[in-house]
Amino acid sequence: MPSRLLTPDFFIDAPDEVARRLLGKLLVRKPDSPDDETTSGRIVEVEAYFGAGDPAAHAYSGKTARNAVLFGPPSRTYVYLIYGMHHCLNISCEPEGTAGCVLLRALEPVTGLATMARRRGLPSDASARLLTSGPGRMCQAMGITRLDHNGIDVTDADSLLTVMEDGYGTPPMDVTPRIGIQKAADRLLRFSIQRNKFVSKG
DNA sequence: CCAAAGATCTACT
DNA sequence: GTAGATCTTTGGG
Repeated sequence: MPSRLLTPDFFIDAPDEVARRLLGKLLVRKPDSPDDETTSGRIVEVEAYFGAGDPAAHAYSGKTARNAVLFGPPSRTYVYLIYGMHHCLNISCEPEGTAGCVLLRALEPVTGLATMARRRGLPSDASARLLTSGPGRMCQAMGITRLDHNGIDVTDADSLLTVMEDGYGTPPMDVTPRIGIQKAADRLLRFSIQRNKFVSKG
């Protein structure tokens, strides 16, 4: 089965629904420098964040300069800097005007592992798990930054960053609490592919 | 204006 | 297991 782009419809839904559907899809990052390969990986771990009613979400207290993209149309990247040094990648969902997103937490690397290792500052023979297991690691391996990659439409074929369907199907998943948050820490909004070794924890 | 927290990762004990 | 790095964003005075 050939790879094909997801459509915007895929993201016009509640974050938990979109999160489940994103597991097994392919995140593809085109090269933008001569010595870069295309880097891509299968999405193996995600978390859902709502807007209203979800105290853990960046959109909880309304629209700000940082989270503005979450209130715009679906299928857009929301990239932010955390702890002064790591980036996190989300994709907006819900219709325009309603905030909601899915945080991508881990990938199973598929192509461009040498480029990923170089971006991560690791030797080319480093364990593949160190490349993309965790939201900060994943962004560094894929070369994603807030300054350059916030607000990208991942359903546009011309985008630097896209999400593809490639026939992997819907894998069996684990549903657990979200990681690294203080508020609403009991809600089961983290989804990961069962027994996949690239999941960041658990 | 200033203070504090933060959807993390790495190194070290 | 615990600490430190490092800086943007946000909320309070």
